[in-house]
Amino acid sequence: MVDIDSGSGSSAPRKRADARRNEETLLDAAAAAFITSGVDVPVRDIAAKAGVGVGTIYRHFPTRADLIVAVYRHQVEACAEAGPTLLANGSTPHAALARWINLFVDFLVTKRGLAEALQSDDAAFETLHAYFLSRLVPVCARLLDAAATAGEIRPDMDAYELLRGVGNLCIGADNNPRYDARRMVELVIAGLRLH
Amino acid sequence: MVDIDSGSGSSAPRKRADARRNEETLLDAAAAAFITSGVDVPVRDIAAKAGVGVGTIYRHFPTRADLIVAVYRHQVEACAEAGPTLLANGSTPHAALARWINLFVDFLVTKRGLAEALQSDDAAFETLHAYFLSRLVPVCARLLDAAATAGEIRPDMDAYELLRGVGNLCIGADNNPRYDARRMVELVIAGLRLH
DNA sequence: TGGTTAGCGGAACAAGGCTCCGTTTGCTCA
DNA sequence: TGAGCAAACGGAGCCTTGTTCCGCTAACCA
Repeated sequence: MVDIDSGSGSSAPRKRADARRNEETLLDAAAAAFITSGVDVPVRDIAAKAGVGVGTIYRHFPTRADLIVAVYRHQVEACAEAGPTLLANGSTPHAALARWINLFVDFLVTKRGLAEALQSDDAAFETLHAYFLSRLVPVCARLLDAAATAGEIRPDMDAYELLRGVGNLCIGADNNPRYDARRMVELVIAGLRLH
Repeated sequence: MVDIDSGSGSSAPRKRADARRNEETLLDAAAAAFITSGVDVPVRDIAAKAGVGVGTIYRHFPTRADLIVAVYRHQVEACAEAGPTLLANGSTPHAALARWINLFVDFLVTKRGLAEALQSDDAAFETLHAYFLSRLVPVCARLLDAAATAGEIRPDMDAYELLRGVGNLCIGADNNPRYDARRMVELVIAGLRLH
């Protein structure tokens, strides 16, 4: 909410009022559309729901990835910030890692189509990749490092690879009663463990 | 190869010679196109490569899944048949399971886009799902069962879920040097183990 | 060899992404 | 305050890709 561009600083010359209003409206419409139809809902649908033309969407969010990032930014930030907290408060580093991964999984499986988009190699999702990785890989790396240092897990696990694998496991996790991504992810976490 | 419809029996009234020829040509063209452009290469491209009209493709293979199944049938059969063999010849059931899963992974990661298609919930891939599952789930179940009976792995793993998870892990495994599906799958197999 | 019809090709339609440009409207400054 | 200007808007329209449909061609059979 709030403060899309109040020009906290620098050169950006503060957008026109209607532009700011539209951006807000679009975010709301997109968030709603993502819930009902998944993150690859047709652009036209979002535009219609927001009561704007498609051109307006492309002006504010050049790629679908930009729109997705804008919609989910807060939740991703929250997830990223939870990492250090869990590490500080939790019992063992391995438990903190497990809990953090669960947060990530819960986030992904409740967003229709997001896990798919995250793994897509379509150039349009470049930004999405970049944002998620830049925000989450360092957090995951720190958790892995702590657990490895404590001797709880094998020391050779790469954070990028783990996140990517976990993301993959979340694909199709909604709408399929016979497949539980959480259970598979638990298996991976268990497999990390030294014994 | 060969013997697309030599009418080994029953009612089907033996297709015309040109139809059989075209089916053969299409399979070759599709196999080649899948390699160079992945399994979601445009239908027009396959038609052009085969020198036929798009209508001809749809007549022989109503959905893309039918074409994919036809192209990879032999390899899937081989994988399915390897299961019992590994179980009979291998050292322990867990080792046989691990080796069989590796076969499956090797198959998937060398087919651009196949793992994605396999998890897609698009109705057009229904047949693909059905075929892979009907062929591989029983094999996997038998391997799991043997390993569980031997007390090597937890007894509550579902074959469908495991295959689905492994399939998911293979998504995007080509073309990404930082992600190794085999390593992630090994983690899962390790996680299955009792200790 | 001629009639029947399976099978063929590709035009045409639908759906969705993305661009481009004529029009509208918020903002600034005299 | 209102005239001028550029930012922003809307949506027609183009492109790609999937899918259908139908007039034509040529295998097959008697």
